[in-house]
Amino acid sequence: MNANVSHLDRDAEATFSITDLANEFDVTTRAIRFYEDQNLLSPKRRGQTRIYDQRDRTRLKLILRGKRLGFSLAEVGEIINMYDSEPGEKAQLDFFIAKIRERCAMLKQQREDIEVTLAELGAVEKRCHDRLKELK
Amino acid sequence: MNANVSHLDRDAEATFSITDLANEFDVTTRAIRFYEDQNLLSPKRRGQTRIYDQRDRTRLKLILRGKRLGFSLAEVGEIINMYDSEPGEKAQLDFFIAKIRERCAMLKQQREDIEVTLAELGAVEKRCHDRLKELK
DNA sequence: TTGCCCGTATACGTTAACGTAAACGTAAAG
DNA sequence: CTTTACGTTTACGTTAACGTATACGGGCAA
Repeated sequence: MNANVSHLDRDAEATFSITDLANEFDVTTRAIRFYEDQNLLSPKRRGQTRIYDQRDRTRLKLILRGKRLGFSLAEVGEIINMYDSEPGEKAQLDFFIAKIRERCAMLKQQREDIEVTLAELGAVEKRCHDRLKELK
Repeated sequence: MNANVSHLDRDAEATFSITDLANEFDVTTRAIRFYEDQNLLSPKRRGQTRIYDQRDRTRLKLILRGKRLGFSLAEVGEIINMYDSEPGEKAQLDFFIAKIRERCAMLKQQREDIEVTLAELGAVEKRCHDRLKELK
């Protein structure tokens, strides 16, 4: 259990060790530290030791999702930094929106690729089943 | 135009040079040759020169689609080899079907990741627009 | 014939994303 | 008190997917 959890904001300030996160998300501690090197994470420290909170945990989850989508860590950084940055000026906002649309276009292309591939693999699987029936 | 195209199977036997394909799919010839090194392509040869046909062209298209989905070339190889291989024995077929299901599961996970990310990016874009209206 | 463009092969260089090893501190357990 | 477990930093190693450089050959337009 966690000492720094009041009855008011229970679990809101839950913290995690590096191995906690490594186990939960099935990655190595080396990888997590590497993401920090790349400025994708910036946990608090108690002395030398890294202390991760909910926000860090969420960012890690986003990083891994980005990786599953085939994005580089640099791209992942771009994306998740969109989530919590608040650009002030108009020009910046416009640029930002353009960036977002670009990403969305890529994702939609990917989604289409997935549909096609799923259909094709489905067809191949069917052929396999047909073949199996022939054999029996 | 192509010399070796009869009126019966027009374009069915169309061939392409390496730069043809490079231009069409916007990749370098180096990349295409590299895919051949990895046994993902195996064009005919006229002397030294590589001659690509429709099947090669299709395979290249599949390779690039796989890459867009974030698969490694090794994984891409596994996938596209499913399309034209005809496994004979039952054990092989079972293994094959298992492989296919595994791939499909990954793709469905990816599709879900995409939906979530699209939704989140959509929300961020909306926030940007709201912010823009405030500024005006 | 000379340059240029396309093709070839060989080979070394590069970047990303970690893996792995070494060397050390600390704290609980036997 | 020493082993075990977990944490740290530093640093070199590794794999994938090409990029880039070099050197060569063939065809063809000026």
